[in-house]
Amino acid sequence: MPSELSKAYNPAGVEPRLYDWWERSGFFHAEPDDPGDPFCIVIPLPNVTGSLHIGHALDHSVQDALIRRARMQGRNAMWQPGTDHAGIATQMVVERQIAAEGMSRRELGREAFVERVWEWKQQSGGTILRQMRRLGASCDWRRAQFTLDDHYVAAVRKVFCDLHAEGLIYRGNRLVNWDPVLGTAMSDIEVDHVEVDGELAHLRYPGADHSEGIVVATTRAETMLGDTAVAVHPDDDRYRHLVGTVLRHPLLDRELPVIADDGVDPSFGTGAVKVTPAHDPNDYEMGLRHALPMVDVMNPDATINANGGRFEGLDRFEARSRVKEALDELGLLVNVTPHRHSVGHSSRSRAVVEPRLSEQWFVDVTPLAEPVIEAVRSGRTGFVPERNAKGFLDWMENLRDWCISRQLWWGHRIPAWYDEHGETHVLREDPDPALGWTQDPDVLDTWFSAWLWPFVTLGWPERTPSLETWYPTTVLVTGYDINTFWVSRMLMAGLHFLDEVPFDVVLNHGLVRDRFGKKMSKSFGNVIDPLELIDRYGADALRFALLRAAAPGQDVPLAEEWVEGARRFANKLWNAGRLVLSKVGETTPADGLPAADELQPEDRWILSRLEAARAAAEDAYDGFDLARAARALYHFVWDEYCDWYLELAKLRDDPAARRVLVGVLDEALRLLHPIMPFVTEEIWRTLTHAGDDGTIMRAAWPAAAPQRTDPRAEAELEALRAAVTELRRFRADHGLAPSARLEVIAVAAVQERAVLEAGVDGIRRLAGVGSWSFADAPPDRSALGKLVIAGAELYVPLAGLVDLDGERSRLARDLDRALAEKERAERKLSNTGFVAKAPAAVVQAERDKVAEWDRALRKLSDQLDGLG
RNA sequence: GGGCGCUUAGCUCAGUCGGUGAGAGCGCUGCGCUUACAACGCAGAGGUCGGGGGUUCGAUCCCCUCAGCGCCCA
Repeated sequence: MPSELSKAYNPAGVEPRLYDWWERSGFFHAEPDDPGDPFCIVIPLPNVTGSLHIGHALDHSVQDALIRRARMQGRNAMWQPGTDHAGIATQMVVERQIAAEGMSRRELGREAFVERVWEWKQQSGGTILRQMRRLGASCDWRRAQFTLDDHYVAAVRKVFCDLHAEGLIYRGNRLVNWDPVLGTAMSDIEVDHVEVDGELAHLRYPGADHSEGIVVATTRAETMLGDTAVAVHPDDDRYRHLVGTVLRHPLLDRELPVIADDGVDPSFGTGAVKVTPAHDPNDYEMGLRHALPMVDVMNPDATINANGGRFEGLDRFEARSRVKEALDELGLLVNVTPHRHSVGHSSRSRAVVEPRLSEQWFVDVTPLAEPVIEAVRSGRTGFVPERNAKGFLDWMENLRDWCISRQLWWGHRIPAWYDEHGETHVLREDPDPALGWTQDPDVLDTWFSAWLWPFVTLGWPERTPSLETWYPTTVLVTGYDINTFWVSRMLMAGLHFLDEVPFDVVLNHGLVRDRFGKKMSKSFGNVIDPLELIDRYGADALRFALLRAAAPGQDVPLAEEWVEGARRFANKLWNAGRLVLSKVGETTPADGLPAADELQPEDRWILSRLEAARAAAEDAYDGFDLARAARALYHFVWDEYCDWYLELAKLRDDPAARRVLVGVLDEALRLLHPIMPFVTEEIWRTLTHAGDDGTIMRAAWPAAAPQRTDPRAEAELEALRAAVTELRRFRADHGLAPSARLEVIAVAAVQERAVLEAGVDGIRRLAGVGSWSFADAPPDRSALGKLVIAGAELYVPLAGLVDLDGERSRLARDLDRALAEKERAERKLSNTGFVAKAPAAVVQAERDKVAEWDRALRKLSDQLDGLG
């Protein structure tokens, strides 16, 4: 520990040293039987492939602030870290590696491939966990977990088997979202809908009797190869007579019945729609309702299969053109119009997703969702901000079954085996290989393991002490964007398997945006790298810049200047620490505050302000509003403690002042520590002469001290500050040199006089006053400046300070100029041609000028009067 | 199309459970290296609190409406 603090705060020289020491000392670690009420946060598990981006920095800063405060409050606080095996993302990383070696995953074979992924994970996985340390994250690293750890695999298997046994997991041939590039199914929420300029093709399907038939509209003409009906709305008079008749497929040997269905929108296109049950979600439902055949026309790679006749083998987009050409040749392509619509894209490969029939495993989520809806409605789990609960509930009430199988190799293998009779066996333990059963080749959706995170990390299905202690966890911190992805599913799993919500509160923060409020994205090139910011400004500065704007639910704009501002704050705090240390000698916070009768008015004032800041911060922290806490403390430290109290304390050298200086700083550091852990620790350890194991991390959280609230001291200091500010303004207005000493004659009421008298030393120092006296009436002198504050008037003789004649002529010159400018503008405005014909903005500018010069005139003549 | 949110100083945002002169940071102007801090200090300029209407003694804050922007869902 350096005994003397350097002139400027140097985060790079402080942060790694403190972090290593904290971690080595076990300050981050918690045991179930540690004292205190349990407080637990599980981290929104980052991908094992991930690296720290600015969104993580925000998310982790919020969690760290909450966990650090809880720890200081004496709670048994545990922050659970770990990583997600991230099926697709991780598999893609390693596939790219292998491709670079000129090999493919299939050439390598499944077992060798998975082996490669594990090798990759050991070497380069979890970078983000190392990077989090740079930010100061006080995770309980000894508990770090990975979603493919042995016990996690066992838990996932148990969950799958249990849900299967309950009938909530089933296998079926259903329409799913298919990523043709990755060759796997995905869930609804992994599909991003993007508006694109497409086209609407109008196709004529002739009647089987060679009548003119019906025209339908489609954006995906190639899917007509899988059409098995044409549908119209039952009340649509245009088509009523055709319902029940049969059309002829224009390109294939197939008949298409005309059916009536409420689901058809009569106002879209021609009001008649082609029905492709195997390739469209709405058509699929319709197909079920009307028992239509489901003709799959696509291969897994989105080329047309044998059901597409002569189009077999063509890519879907190629097939789209060729189908239109073929129809055109037959005179059945009525027209093609531009059409803007929304198209589903894979959030992983960005490929256009195809709805496709395939054999997959599903979770029937409706029974799981009901308890979640109840828990959120009743407030067992609350959302911050509260309004986010509504959207969440709307979404929960309209769930579709969850497709959980993925055609990947990396992940939790589905624990289902098929025997020689085609029977399915779902098992927690692998069956005897001698039986010769084959295991389902697919793995589970990554979320199928992630949804168990809040309790498997604590040891479930064992009833471990950790689980008993920390479940339900206290607060889950995430961006609102993953409430549906992940929060909903954790609630389902927690309530289903433990009959208890996984967390009491969901705290949603916003997204980090750039200085213009735009989303950060690589394509915009406006992405900010948090590690770079930490290098340049320090972790405390980054955290403060983020948290200062992170009101619950609000997006966080971030620009480098904001971080720079936060660094300046860290430096300010640092230098306040230096000043205090230079003044207090051996006094430490342990000496306590002086007795009430030893306190000066400014002591009582700063303690009163401290209590106000503490209460504001406390309230804000309690409401998870770290932005409000950060701002309240910033204001207190800079605008009150540094600007006024430290300046006043410079005049003093009494024991009471020393004890107030260290006492207030100590408390402010503790209040700020959750937000700015490093700089507060460094100053605090020096200030308190902390030994090897003395850390602010375990220092007590400041308690309420209502007795410090002192309205009288606040009023007294307010008067003093007003006097100083007025005198400073007076100096600035008159261009007085800083070295010029003012003479002040004060005329004040009895009470105000006493207050000013008590503070006169401070006023003299802060306002550059040479001599100060009181009088019963305004002095009978010329060349007086007069300042008015509440309950008092201050008179400042100007003679000797400024050259009165020179000042008079300067003012007169300025006055003439102002008058001339004003008249010039007025002349312009009195010209009716100008007012009528000039652009409005120009006319307005002239009007503004008149007002502006008018103001200047008044001010100048006041000053002239003051000179006598 | 449905839902939610936003619109306050040049920029990014606070704020007001409705109440005398609406705040911060950055930026801007002027003056200062006053031994904690020029990563600073002091002073200053800058706002019809999106438009319109209503409730009220009083609205930036509540209600209605219009406009614009953003997000989620379909």
